Amino acid sequence: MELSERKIKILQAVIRNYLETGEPVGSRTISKYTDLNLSSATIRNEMSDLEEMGYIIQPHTSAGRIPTDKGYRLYVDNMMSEKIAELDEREKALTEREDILIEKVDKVETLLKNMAKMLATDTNYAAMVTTPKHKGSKIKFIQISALGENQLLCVVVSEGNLISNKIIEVEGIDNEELLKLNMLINTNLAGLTLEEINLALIQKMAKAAGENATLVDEVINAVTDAIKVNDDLEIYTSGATNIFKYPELSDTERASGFLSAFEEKNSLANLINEEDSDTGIQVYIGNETPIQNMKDCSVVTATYELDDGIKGTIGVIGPRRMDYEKVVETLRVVKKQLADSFRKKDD
Amino acid sequence: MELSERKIKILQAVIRNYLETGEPVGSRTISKYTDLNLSSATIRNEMSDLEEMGYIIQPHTSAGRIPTDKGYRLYVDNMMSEKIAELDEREKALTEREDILIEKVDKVETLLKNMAKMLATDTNYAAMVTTPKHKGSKIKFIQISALGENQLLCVVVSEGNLISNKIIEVEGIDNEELLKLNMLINTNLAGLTLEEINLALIQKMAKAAGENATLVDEVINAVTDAIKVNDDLEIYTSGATNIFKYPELSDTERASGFLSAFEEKNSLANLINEEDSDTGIQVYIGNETPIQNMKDCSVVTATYELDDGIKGTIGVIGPRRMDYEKVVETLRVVKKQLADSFRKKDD
DNA sequence: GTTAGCACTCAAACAACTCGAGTGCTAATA
DNA sequence: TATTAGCACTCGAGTTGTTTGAGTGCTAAC
Repeated sequence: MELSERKIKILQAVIRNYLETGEPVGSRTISKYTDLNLSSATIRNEMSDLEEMGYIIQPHTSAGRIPTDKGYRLYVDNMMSEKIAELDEREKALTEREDILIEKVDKVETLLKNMAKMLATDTNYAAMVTTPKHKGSKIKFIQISALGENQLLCVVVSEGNLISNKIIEVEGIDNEELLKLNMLINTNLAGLTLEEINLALIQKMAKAAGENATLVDEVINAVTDAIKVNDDLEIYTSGATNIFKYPELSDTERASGFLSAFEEKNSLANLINEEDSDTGIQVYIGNETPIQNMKDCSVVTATYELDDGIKGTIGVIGPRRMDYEKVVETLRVVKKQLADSFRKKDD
Repeated sequence: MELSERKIKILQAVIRNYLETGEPVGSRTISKYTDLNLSSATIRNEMSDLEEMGYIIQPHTSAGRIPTDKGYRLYVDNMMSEKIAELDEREKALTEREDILIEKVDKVETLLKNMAKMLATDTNYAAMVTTPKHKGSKIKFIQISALGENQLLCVVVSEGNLISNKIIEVEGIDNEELLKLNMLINTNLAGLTLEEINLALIQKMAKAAGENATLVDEVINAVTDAIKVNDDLEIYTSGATNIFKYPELSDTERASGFLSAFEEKNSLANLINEEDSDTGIQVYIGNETPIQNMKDCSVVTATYELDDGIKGTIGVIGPRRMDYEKVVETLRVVKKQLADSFRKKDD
């Protein structure tokens, strides 16, 4: 069977209506809702066809129709973007709010947390934001300083100005040694990635350090440890309880499952998908989602990218009948802003 | 009316039984449950009395009794600690597990997160852990280093070895100046609390810095900013979804309310109570809890204290019919362990 | 091809009924 | 006087039956 122009319009109407109400949509509603000027009977025939083609389904015999995953997919892929004007305005408003957000915050962690929160309040769905992941990020600068008698503070700054630190215990060290150590460490390690610190290099440095060889060893360990922390993927979430705004997700079992998955950050990591579409935005509908407990949800993720291949993910998770247009647009904006804001910090 | 020995035993039996089952407890059950060797009829009379006194209540006419807040309160205050032997063992097991936990982790944040998670899995309730709050914590050491052309990295270590850092933009500075600056900053600020950095001191330092006065200003700002971050109270939570294990909290409305409150860390801050009982453990039962949305829950909090008056809070939130004994004991252990683990880090 | 009309279906809401756990009271008992 | 057996009574929970109305599919007319 062919998907006629008219069928498309009807499908669109069914979906739009269902997105709003969450109730199965009947033929009479469509007959009034659209400008097709068709009677409910005609609509019924068309809907019957659409059901046969797998785009909509009846929850039970005497009910209206609701979209299937296939229906949503068609909608998302082909029928969405129309209200451009409205979105432009939205984008402006969002951008402004975020600018404020970013100005006020100088800790990456706080920035991302706020971003997640804003995303959640803005969309009324659950939101997640991951830290930008530095794949093989380079060491920029290392500073070792004495901290009391037997402790050294080791600060590592890596590309993107991510700072990490570690305290190591040592047996007394005087200032001159410290200076040498700093020099040695910096000249040898700056510019390298974690992977490039190999045994040969470590031995070379130990040799150069002479009697302080063991110390160098410890410091190198501290440095790699410290940098590893930055490689840790953190996921910030917000708005989990928004799901209670959608009755179809609010029953105890579903809610419990969803919230468990959402609390367990590990499972959220499954949503991170590097092979992106050209727009960098991915939409998973219902059963397409990689997380078992979210089969009744839809997930939209976007990858934000800093200059140098450093990537992070932002995502919104809501009911199948999520306002895809709004979510996609919001993510597009946030994605851009996030990238910009990091670039700003790097200057 | 007098609370006879027998009434106490019956009340205790009612509570114990209710804690386990969550179902109203009938007279016949008690008659078998206890070693009082009384018929259900007698128990009925006693229970009727207990109800009149306000310790238990009937949800409806033909149901068994459940404890009131007053009943729980009596139980918690006077009738609890009995199974000491068992707990000793528990303590050992817990302690071991935590030791492992602590060894493997060197980032405070991760430690606390893990702690919360453990607390939650262990008790099957929701758990929270706050960062230790450094009231007027002293600056221990400041290190300023050049980071590229126009940036300075400013690392502040404060008491308890909490490290914070900030990057500041400057107009070129050479090494010698930097050395002087470090000296100046350290001699003047080390040992002070945030409050002690006043205008007079700043002016004095600016004067000493001569042409670098504005720079000193900026650095001081960075230092205070950096230290403020540590003063921020972070609250880590875990196990929110455990509430779905208790049917009386699982209906949509209650769950939604609870989870919202739990997600909103601000509201959890209300649970932090500095005026502690002698044990440092606080029990809030039902309506006693300071958080509106948790009226159907009970909350047990404990304050852990590091050597120097630095305090944090850990807490467990569950249904009214929570296993108070177990929770109090667990908190007692974790409290101790947490304090120890920080002390270890400080050496 | 479209539409009006009508019989049919089925979930949701409501009412009626049953069942049983548990009570309170009374009268008998130790 | 305290305890207990016995019994009538209460009421929530679960079950069944009924009603209602939204919505369908089909047919015949336009």
